[in-house]
Amino acid sequence: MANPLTRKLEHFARLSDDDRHALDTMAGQHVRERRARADLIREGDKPEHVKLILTGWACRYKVMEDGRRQILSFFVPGDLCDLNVYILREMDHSIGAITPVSYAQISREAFEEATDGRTRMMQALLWDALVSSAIQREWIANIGQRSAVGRIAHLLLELFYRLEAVGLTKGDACEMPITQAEFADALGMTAVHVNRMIQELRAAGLIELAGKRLSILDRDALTRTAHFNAQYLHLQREGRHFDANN
Amino acid sequence: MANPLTRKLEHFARLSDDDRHALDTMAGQHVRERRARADLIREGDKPEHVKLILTGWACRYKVMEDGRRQILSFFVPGDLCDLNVYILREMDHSIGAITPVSYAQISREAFEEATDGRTRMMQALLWDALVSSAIQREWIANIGQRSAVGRIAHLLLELFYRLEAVGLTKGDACEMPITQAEFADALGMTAVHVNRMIQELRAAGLIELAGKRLSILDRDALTRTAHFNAQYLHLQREGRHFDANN
DNA sequence: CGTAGCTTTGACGAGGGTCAAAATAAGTGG
DNA sequence: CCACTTATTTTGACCCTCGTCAAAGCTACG
Repeated sequence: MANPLTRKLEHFARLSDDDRHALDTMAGQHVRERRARADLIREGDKPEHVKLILTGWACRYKVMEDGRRQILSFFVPGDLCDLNVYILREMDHSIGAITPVSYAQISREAFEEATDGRTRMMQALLWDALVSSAIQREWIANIGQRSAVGRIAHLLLELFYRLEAVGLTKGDACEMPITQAEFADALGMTAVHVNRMIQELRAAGLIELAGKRLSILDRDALTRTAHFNAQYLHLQREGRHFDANN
Repeated sequence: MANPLTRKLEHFARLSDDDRHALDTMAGQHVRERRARADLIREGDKPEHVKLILTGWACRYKVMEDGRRQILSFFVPGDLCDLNVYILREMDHSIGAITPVSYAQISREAFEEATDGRTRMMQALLWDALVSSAIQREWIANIGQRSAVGRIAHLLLELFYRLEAVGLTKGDACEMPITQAEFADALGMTAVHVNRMIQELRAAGLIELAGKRLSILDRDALTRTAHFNAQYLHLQREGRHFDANN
């Protein structure tokens, strides 16, 4: 199967074989493994590489002074941490593995070499970066405005669509290795309340969630309770003028 | 006075006269005005330009299905909306003026012309984009984890530091044209509660806030109640190798 | 100086937090 | 594959922070 980044970028532009090859090379070099709960990089470290998640799930997070933790985003296969991170002097947050993870470390040189002269691929990467930013904004709206059930429903749908974009769903089901405590840290609520709200979603027949697996039983109803609008994921191909003609 | 974007970018790299000139050209073309409460661009519109705020305050926001509004970020002079927005097919949020605003509209061509061959300036712009992203993440942590007073204190400090970076503070005071209802929309709380919390900050002698003006009376105490750590703004110059030697 | 917009107050209610313990599930070493 | 340990999920009782509704003062500005 194609590497998940390539697969995702094809939602924006039809890539050439040369583009695909460059992406595969990028994804195949300096592959590291990390086991569940280990950090890929810590707040304060100097970021030397862009990281590309190949398999497994990870998250960005920040630990507050009082020990509480905020998860800032989830990474699934095909996700890059910020392009050009290495411009910054130090990380202002950490990235940790949720499940066992394998990822590629892309140095500045490797990145520049891969994108040099490949305008379409670079544009696809910029599109991906803009989408990541849009996701962050949606999280602000999610935490700021939605009710507890709505927040959970919204996050589940987001993750489902993102997994679908890289081919990691089967019908209405997908992996969902996130614990309720992690949902709580991501959504700004307590694990206890997350639990109650998930039970509500189950009781209403909207989802099945157990054993690190999610099934969406009633997508319309779930979409309605989440007030979910997939537009912010910008997943429809954006225009033919970005297609490769190879 | 230098244009505010140039002034901000100097926190990252010492720019050459040529860089500064290119930035001034960019900031001087296609300048538009908008009065308070008018939109610069709306959700659903095709983004054709990067916008650079020259004077006045604006914000990104999103209106939810139930009519509630989430403000996603504030723009002060020197702030750019996302680099490369024109890659996206349509806006997933709106940008609205808070005060009367003047801003430059930078087309793709103008942007590419300005950055072409100016590596250092491009890096400074990428740094700015990474910082914007860091600010968004901090908002997630702010809304998700902090108490109501903490949230307000944190936002006030962030805005103060950002204004300081573009030379818009005088000692411990600065403009603060944001209404309590807008604070509420930005922080995921109600205007009534914002009001009560501001009164608490005033009563504790930490701030003075009235007539669209903020004075920080006790910065240490405010920093403590906000659990504020300016690291995420990445304002210290990041390294000499980025300096121009002109 | 009149009207719209913003801030402030008060009373009351509810969504979600806290604390603590039980019930399950998932690992781990022997 | 079992026995034991460690995570994770669930439940229950209680209460606090923040939201709601509504009205009254202020401010600003045409």
